[in-house]
Amino acid sequence: MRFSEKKIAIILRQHGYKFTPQRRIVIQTVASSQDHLTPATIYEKVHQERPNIGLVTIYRTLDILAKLGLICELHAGGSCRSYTTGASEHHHHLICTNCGKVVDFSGYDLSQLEQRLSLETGFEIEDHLLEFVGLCQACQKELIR
Amino acid sequence: MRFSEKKIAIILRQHGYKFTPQRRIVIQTVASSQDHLTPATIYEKVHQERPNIGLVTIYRTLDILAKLGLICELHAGGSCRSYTTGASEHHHHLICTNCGKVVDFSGYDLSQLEQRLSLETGFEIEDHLLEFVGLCQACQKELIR
DNA sequence: CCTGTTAATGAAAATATTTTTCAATTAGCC
DNA sequence: GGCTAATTGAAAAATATTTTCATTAACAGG
Repeated sequence: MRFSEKKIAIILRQHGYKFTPQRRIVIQTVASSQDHLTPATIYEKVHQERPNIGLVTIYRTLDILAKLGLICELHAGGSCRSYTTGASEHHHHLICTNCGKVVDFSGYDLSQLEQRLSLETGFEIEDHLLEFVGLCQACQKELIR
Repeated sequence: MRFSEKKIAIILRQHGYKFTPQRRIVIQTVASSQDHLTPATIYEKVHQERPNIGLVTIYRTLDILAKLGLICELHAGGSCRSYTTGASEHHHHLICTNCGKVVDFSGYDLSQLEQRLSLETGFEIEDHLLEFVGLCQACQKELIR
């Protein structure tokens, strides 16, 4: 389930952050895109609607939103700092290498592996990163032509 | 199994690359560290032994080595461009968030999940990224104190 | 609704990171 | 050993990110 704007405002305030128009538009921009976006791309998009918004604000906002889990940071697709919309349940991502489209998936449980690794290595595991990359259906068709 | 220096030289040449002293020392540096290293750190280390080596060469070398799979690029641990030594079998990584130590693990098969995702989404999956992060045993002890 | 406090913003500058360019050098084939 | 194409290092250029600081705005409390 995606976060509603109200929920986002509440979470921000709960953590001592304000819900500013700048933050609102950054979230909207990330949420309304099918693809993962870099700070520069987000800036461009946001800039069209609000020409006086600064790139620094984009960076700062993305950091906060990512820390709170309101947006997700992706790694596997080219750029190493790109974001996609967040969701309240735990999930993973499937990313198209051609168009950048991001598909969420859930229902895959890594806790058993986590436990095995903990036992074998003595690590206290805090988090994981699981992403798949490939070609989405549309891009497969497009590239065959 | 780690790549021997001979094997590395062969693989490089097979792909039309030369096995230069610079490339050798970069590989050695990455391979001899327990942790994952950023280009800047690799440069520093390499620089101590060969003061006239350029940072550009580090970047270029890392790109080639990563492309050939002779070193692995990591994502989950802080810096988004850091490298650890490669191995000939497919494997994944477990990274300590405190000291940066990298532990390889294998024997975990994602192909079933891959198949499920392919069916569900129509994606043609090319690759995946799976990393765990946490605290290694040593750092757990250190941080309790 | 107004006000005070505190966080957030935007602009500029500083820093860090990565890539490009190009002349000089070197690995590896004959 | 010599040739040729790839590689190197240095400098500069291009990008990307962070810091600083004065100004502005959110929002809690009255």
